[in-house]
Amino acid sequence: MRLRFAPSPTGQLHVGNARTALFNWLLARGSGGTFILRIEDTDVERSSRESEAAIIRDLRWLGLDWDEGPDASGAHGPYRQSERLHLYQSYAKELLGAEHAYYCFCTTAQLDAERQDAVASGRPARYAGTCRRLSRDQAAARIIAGERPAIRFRVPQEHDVVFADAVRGDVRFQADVIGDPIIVRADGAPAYNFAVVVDDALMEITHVIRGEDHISNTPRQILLYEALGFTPPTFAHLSLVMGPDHSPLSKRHGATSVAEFRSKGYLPEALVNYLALIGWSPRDAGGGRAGGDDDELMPVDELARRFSLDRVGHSAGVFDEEKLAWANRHYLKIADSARLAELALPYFNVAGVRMTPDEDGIAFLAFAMSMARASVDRLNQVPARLALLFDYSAEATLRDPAVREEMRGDGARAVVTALAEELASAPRLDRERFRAVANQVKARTGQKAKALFHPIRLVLTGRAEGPELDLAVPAIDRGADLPASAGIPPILGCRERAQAFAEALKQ
RNA sequence: GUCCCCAUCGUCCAGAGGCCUAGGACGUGGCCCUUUCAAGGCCAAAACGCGGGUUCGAAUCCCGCUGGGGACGCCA
Repeated sequence: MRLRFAPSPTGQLHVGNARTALFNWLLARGSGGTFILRIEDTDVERSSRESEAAIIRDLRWLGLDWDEGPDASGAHGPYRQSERLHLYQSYAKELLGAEHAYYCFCTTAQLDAERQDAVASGRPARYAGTCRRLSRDQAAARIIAGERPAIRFRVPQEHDVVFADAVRGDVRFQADVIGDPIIVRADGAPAYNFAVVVDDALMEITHVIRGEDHISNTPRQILLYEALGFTPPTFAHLSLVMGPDHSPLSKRHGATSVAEFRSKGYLPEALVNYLALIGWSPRDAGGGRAGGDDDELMPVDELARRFSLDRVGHSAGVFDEEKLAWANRHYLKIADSARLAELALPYFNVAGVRMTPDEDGIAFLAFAMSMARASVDRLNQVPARLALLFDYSAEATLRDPAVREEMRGDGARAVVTALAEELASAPRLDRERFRAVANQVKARTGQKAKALFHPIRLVLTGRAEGPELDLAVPAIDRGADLPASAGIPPILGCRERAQAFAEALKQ
């Protein structure tokens, strides 16, 4: 099997396109086939190298690698349409010679008027065929006279076109609603319908998985394959991804590009897993009547192993960021800590916590990550969850009316005092030592459960809520001992925090 | 307007004539756990668009309607 993803480099990689790329990749990888990246940049106006680079970066980020492509070489290159112009030219000439194509001199204004007319009178809005009957001589004369014609494909009117879509089954079009498409523009550039056919044929693509918006292009393309003497590939049209209001997913629904989801702090494996679930489900999803085994979350290699086109659904899917977040939480929990620490770095800087950690610094962050990874949806929430490390002020905490109220109680005050005293002579805390200290405070004050731990939380973290103290306390004290060279902002230790809090409380 | 595609809980899916009192997941609500917020565990509410057929029997097949989406570019 040879499959391809063929984006036009005219902007960011949209999640809908990413899903199309993913389905192609999944089928290629799951079948031991070949995955090809081809850049469709025949529209010089809109295409840019920046977009191409961005798309390549995003595909790589998602982990969708290709065997042949503009940067990878391969036996069927080049893989950029702008570098294949000579091929289109030669096939266009062939079509012209065989009378399968003809020159069209119609102007855009003329075409627009005809189209409006057709719609107004209830006829199909397709090319009227004005230049179809022009003789070679007539055409040649007009070209010599300086006119710049486009080239149109002569759609045979005899037969209907039927193709077996791998996800939908037979799709039938009446030939007489298919207008003659432009295959080469007046400026000599090939048009989409022509370039894809030439490329897919020459690159020996066996399966074309693409969006449903291409379904009505398919009959013209099949006719072009036939006129060129090529065998059409198997087509599979995917339904589109919609926004919550069932309109096409767009910026007004929020994030739509892969780059945006990355910068919000989603993990690539989460996006990939979630995207695979829109319009596809693993064979025993839901466990049928047996119920139970939740097997929607799976690593990408398993996705590839289990993917098949006959499990792809027919109806459009709504992009649900809540479910994406759920997948992300899952992958956050099982991801490697050091990797997470590295990935979280940019978010700290955005949050105003400047840091340039060295190896020790990363190791520390990885350790601290344990108190964020299980309680956060996205990486961009990590700094807030870890703010208690870098941002501590007993005075600020005590300015909170609710805290003042809590500290009016004798029990809470006793806990604060006892904690400060216990800590005054204690070494840095790890989990066990913290528990021992907590027990001491409990013994000395008689406070327990919430009445014991909540004041401790206030004192040590400066906050009424946050990660488990078992996790937060060791992280704070480990951070307090970090040398400046670690590149982590200074962290006030538990001992110092308790001292400061007790002092501040006396005021 | 013409052509094409689609139609099960709010959302994503399972369901390929009797296994359906329609199953799972996300989300939502409740309860439990608990050292706070989360997380986690358990429970619950929640759907076959409508109308005709076919059949002993239809979510499943056929037709129509309605609804949604797509295409009709010298964009891809």
